[in-house]
Amino acid sequence: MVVFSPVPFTLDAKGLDLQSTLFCGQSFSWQALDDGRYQGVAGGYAARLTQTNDCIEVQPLTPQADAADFWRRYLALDDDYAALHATFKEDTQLHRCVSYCSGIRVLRQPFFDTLLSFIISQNNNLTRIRQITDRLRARFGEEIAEGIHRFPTAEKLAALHEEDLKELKAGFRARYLIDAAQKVASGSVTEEKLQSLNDDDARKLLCTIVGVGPKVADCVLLFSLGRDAIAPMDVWMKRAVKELFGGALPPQAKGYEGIAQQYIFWYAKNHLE
DNA sequence: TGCCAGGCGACGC
DNA sequence: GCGTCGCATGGC
Repeated sequence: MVVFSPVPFTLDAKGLDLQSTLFCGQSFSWQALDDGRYQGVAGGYAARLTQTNDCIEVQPLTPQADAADFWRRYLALDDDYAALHATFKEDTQLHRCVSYCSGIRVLRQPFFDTLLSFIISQNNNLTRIRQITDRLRARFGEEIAEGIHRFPTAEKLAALHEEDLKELKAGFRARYLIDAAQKVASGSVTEEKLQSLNDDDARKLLCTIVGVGPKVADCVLLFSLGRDAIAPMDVWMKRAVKELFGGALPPQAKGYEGIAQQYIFWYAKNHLE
């Protein structure tokens, strides 16, 4: 492993709540350090992030030429959330959800990280999803910085067998992870193909993976492929749409249902029984 | 100590 | 097409 001397830099991040954004159930790749910083991975890159007021200090832990561009995009800092919030807040209930935690941003996460994470998420809880993804990275992912492992590549995972994943304690999801890796490694499901397809066709292609249904597919579309109009419907969202919105998202969410979804999900999870 | 978890596949109808 | 059930595991 190459020892890397990081050059920290600062990003303008007005309105962002880093802690909430990293821990509201859309990513499982970050941990809080004792000193208040957050350490995590995205694809082949690792970093430590700190928030002070309207700025994020990024300390890269891996070499990266375009680090500022990468992390700005990852944190969705170029997206106009002020305008989005103004529209969302025209609906009373959506206003309530956004106001609960308005500093949340929908992260732009790497494709394969996201696919593996949300396969693991099914019929699971946030704490345990984190534990299993931690073990997956630690056991099978390359160490890219001191004590920090990225997610395994599709090729690496595709060469393994279900029994090899026993120690992850992922249960019935182990064979799903292998099948996803095999389909990605063989080229039958790739990020490039998905990017070229419309939402419906991309969802269908993702659902060819064993263990990927509509909900996991939609998480991949939203969290890694930038499909902001896709709102994954998990148990919390179904409950919220029914109890708060009378059965359907309001027109103010149109085109950005996925972004609205993240506020609604987090509000529902913390307020509805 | 059971109940349930950011679902999905298999099966029956 | 739609409702139901089992699934590995363990957090709460």
